[in-house]
Amino acid sequence: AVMILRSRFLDARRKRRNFSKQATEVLNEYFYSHLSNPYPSEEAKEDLARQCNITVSQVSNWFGNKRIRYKKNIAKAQEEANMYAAKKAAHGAL
Amino acid sequence: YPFPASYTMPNIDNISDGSQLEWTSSSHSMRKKRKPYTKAQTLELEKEFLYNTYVSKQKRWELARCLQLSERQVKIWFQNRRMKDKKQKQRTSGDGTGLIMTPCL
DNA sequence: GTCATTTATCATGC
DNA sequence: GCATGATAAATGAC
Repeated sequence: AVMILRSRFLDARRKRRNFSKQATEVLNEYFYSHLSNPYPSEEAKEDLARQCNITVSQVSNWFGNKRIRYKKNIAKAQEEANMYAAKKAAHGAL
Repeated sequence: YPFPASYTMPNIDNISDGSQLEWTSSSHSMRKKRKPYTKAQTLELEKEFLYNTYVSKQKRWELARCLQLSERQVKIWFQNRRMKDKKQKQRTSGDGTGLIMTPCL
């Protein structure tokens, strides 16, 4: 019980703040200019952290979220494209 | 069928234009879906973690049976919990506020 | 064993 | 109501 209360205060999700527009711009610039391999080294993460005035862990979190959500978006778009392609093919077959 | 329903099959990306990037493909063929543990399960694991951050094989077997978890899940829970503990200690050491935030309530 | 990840989920911002 | 940042299970490299 005490542990639960303690975890509520230690949980940083309770005090989440969006990054500044400039910070997001810096991170996106790096991500899309390294789209073939968007995995910054530890040194690159430290540089980005200084530029954005955030911690290295926050940089890692941002890239983790960015990669999975980018991947999920293109997968969803492709799924949608395939669905309409199949629908069109079905109409053509009739 | 060969796999239980708790496993999720990654979508086969059948893209034709060749613009697909390698890292967007799923690294492993099949992954167990993440399932949050119950309050009771977490509470017992945290209680044991207070005694020792490393769990013996005997204790691991007992916890697994009592909490309806596999021994592998218990092992991995302690690994992740130790990483969380390390990260919290790094955070409290350099906050500069002088406030004592050690988890010793 | 650690540790950087992937993925789903959580909690919040707006 | 989703977008976004942080955390919780789960995997794999080493």
